[in-house]
Amino acid sequence: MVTESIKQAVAEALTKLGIKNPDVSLEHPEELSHGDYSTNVALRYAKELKKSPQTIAEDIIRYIVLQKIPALARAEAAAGFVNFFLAGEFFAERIQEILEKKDGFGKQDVGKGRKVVVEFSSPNIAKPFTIGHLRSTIIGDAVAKTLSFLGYSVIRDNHLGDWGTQFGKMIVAIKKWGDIQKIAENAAPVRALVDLYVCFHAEAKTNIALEDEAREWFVKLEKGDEEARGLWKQCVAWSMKEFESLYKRLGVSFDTMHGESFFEDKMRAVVEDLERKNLLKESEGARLVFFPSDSLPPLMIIKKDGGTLYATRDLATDAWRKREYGDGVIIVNETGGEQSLYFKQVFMLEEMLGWFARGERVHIGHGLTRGKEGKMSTREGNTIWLEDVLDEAVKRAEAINKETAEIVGIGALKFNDLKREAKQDTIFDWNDVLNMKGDSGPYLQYSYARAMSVIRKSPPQLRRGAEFARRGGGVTTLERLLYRFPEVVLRAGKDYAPHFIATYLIELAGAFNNWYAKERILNAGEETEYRLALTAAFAQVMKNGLWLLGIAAPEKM
RNA sequence: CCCCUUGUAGUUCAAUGGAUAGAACAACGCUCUUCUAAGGCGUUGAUGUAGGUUCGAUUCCUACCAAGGGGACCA
Repeated sequence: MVTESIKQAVAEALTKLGIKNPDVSLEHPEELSHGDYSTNVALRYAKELKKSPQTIAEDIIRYIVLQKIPALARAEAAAGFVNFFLAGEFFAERIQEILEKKDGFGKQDVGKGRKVVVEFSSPNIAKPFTIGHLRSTIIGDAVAKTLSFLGYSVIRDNHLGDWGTQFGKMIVAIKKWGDIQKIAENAAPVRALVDLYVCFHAEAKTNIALEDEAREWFVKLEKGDEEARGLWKQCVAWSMKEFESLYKRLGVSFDTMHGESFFEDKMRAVVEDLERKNLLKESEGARLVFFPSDSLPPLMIIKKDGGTLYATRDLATDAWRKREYGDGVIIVNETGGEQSLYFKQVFMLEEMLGWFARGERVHIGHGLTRGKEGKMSTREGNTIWLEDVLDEAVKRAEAINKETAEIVGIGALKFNDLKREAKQDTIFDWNDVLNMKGDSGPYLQYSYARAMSVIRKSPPQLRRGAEFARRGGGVTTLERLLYRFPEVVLRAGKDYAPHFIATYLIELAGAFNNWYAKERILNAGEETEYRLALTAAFAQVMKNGLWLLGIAAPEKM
């Protein structure tokens, strides 16, 4: 690799100047006019060498020139940095590599032999699938895809919220005000259920007995009461039907869908394990785990009434995963950021239990999606339903082109959640969420479609795959960005941060569109083959990138 | 009261401790007889406050201010 040659040469130069074991790192300068790679060693070692950074940089360059590194066109000293400009052949080779590897360009094997469970989406049964769940679904899907691209063996898990006291409430509400027949005939049964749920909370404000009734019904459900079980199963079935149609539209799939109920009978063993290890302490009638030197607030495992909690279920879940997938499995939870303290507690406890090492438990906490007036709540009934959001997105896309509306609308929606860091809050604004121009999903899709159109219209004899010759000329921004795709994927995977891919693709598309506007790709004389190859390489990288983000890449739009 | 996260242009977002802080939207100019104008080019405009560490700070540390989220029987 050319980077290795440069690093080695710089290190040798520094050694000659009197630095023992110099530490040389290369980076891409933010500003492309500063070269393809640069190093700041001259600045870092200026004090030790008692010379100005500029002088050191010039010394380094003098040495490097003598080494005659083939892929290096030139090096220059500027503001104490040493900037390296790569030669045209380097870029031609990378273009060739992209065209040869095709869908595999960017694939790596850093995760080879490693299993990772990505838990995401995780909507609640009989509750709305909201724009908040959408965020988890989109980010989780992109993270899972990125990790699999990096060679990990990924298990995509949907941890459905299908258990808990809210089902007691649901059953009471159905029995008091609902009609199973009518709900079943309703085009949107889940909406009817949510109305009942809202109704329950409104009534419970004045009628305290309702809460007790709900608790009783949940106990019945836990004990396997036939009527309770039947109603619960019905709720699950209605919700699943709705979820499946949403996932189909979003193009998201799962390997496992073990809801919380699946782990009901697996909690006892975990609690016993905690007891055996003397980790449970009683306080005010409940049983909880206290952390060493109170580094974190205590975590409750068993309630005063003997009931279990979210934490109990999650521990049972992770214990099961460890048995099922083996030691060394990595578990990633994509949830709302408000759970970040809770996950810190769980991670610390799991480390205390010796279940997981550092870095084997990861929490991606996404920010809230807020309305303009504040948090959106199911209980109050001011929910934004995902189905409505999808329909609106498609409607807006239809205004421009009917045929691709579904793909474009959903692409816009997805990109909006992927373009920013996960932990950032987002304010829900239709114009922002469904943006079709500028830095948006459709912009990427459009750039891809345009490149594909150029290829489609080009004379077949010029489309001979990787057969082309680059005949000098200036190196374009497009070329200087294309080969970086694998580095971007690696970073996105390591940090569980798909927005690095999203922002890179925007930059890449911008470079292509700029180039496209200036050049005549099909009519440029002897360089046409290369330009076509470059276009094809762009299309390939864009396609791979869009795949990682879970955004469709239409060939025409 | 304690803890976490976030304060960047009018707005929404970027920026492994580096160079002149990048985009996009909005506004205002241009730009399709030539392969997709959902495009391209240009103009205006920003690091909450005060210190500290550093050759160099949006980034790290301290204090303050502001917003959001958490803090034992929801998840």
